Amino acid sequence: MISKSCSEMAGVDELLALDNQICFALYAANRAVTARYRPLLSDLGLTYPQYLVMLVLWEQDRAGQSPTVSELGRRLRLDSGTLTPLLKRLEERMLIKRNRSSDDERVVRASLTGTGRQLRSRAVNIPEQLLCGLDVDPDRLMALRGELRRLLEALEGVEPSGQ
Amino acid sequence: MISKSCSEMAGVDELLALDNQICFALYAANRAVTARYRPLLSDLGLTYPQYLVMLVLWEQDRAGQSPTVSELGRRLRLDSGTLTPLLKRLEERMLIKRNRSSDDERVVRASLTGTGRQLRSRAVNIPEQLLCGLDVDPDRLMALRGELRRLLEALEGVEPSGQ
DNA sequence: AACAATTTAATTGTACACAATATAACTTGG
DNA sequence: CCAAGTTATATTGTGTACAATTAAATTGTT
Repeated sequence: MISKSCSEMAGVDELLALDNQICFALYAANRAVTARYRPLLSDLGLTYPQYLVMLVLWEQDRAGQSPTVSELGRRLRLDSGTLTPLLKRLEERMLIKRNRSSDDERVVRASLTGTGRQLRSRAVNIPEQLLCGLDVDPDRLMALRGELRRLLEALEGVEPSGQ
Repeated sequence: MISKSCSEMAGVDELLALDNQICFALYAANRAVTARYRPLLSDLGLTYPQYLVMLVLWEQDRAGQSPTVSELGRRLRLDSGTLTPLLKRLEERMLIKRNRSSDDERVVRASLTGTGRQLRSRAVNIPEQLLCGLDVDPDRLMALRGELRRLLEALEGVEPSGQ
């Protein structure tokens, strides 16, 4: 139980302002990080969500796997309304192929092309480029990651049908 | 100081995966928070970005001010391409008025209508509703906010954090 | 086998984000 | 005072996000 201090924290004015600060911090930081990625990714012709999809595909590819649309969706918390057009754009750029499974005709798997596989070598230095130009303590960043994970877990844990 | 461990952290494989985890955590947590707001805000007929705009307007209104589009943009880190249509939708819903300043005809100020001002009373319990249904320690949330602010500051350069 | 229920993607429609461009209004150097 | 430059907002176009719906394929039940 939470019990403590959900209504005794602060005045209503501060709560609204405070709330602004907490959740807005997440909103603003996310967009600032994405903005920092943008020039690096545009060299590869990728958007940030496309990059996230490619990260999953590169990972899966090493295990000899090509994920389905719904597997990608579970991993990235995105639905087909977002993924289908995104994957079609990656396919247009010849980075992936989309194949309907002969096993189950409903299922579409995304697999890397040679070009898509090769693109990984141009992406490997992106994390380094991003972090090194930035005055942040890596340890604090790890701690932040942990807190974000915990928050995400708390947010997703409450829903019965989630995950 | 950065100096340490920008290239000695981990193998390239882990860096790509690690990077996924850090920045993806931000991306996923942000969307999860927004999703948690959605049902509460839809009672007010607001989207999350519209809610953020209203927070600023409610704050400014108490100081007898109505911000310009660019002031809103600086506060929320959004440009006119996002704000102009958003503000027009708020205007259509009669929550705000958009007035061109007679002082400088380029400037558009957003001011609350009576309806928009009254909506605040229905919004005040949203932060509480959001936090109370969630198994998170408020202190850790404050710490997280601090870390996010720090990150945002680092990403934006040496900009004074508004506030 | 028949058929309702479920699952998987795709589609449609609305609303951000943001780059690039346009336009009108102000400012300033000559 | 006027041309040139700057500023503030608006517009256009692309690409997410996500709710709601659709459609096709599969599964479960009888």
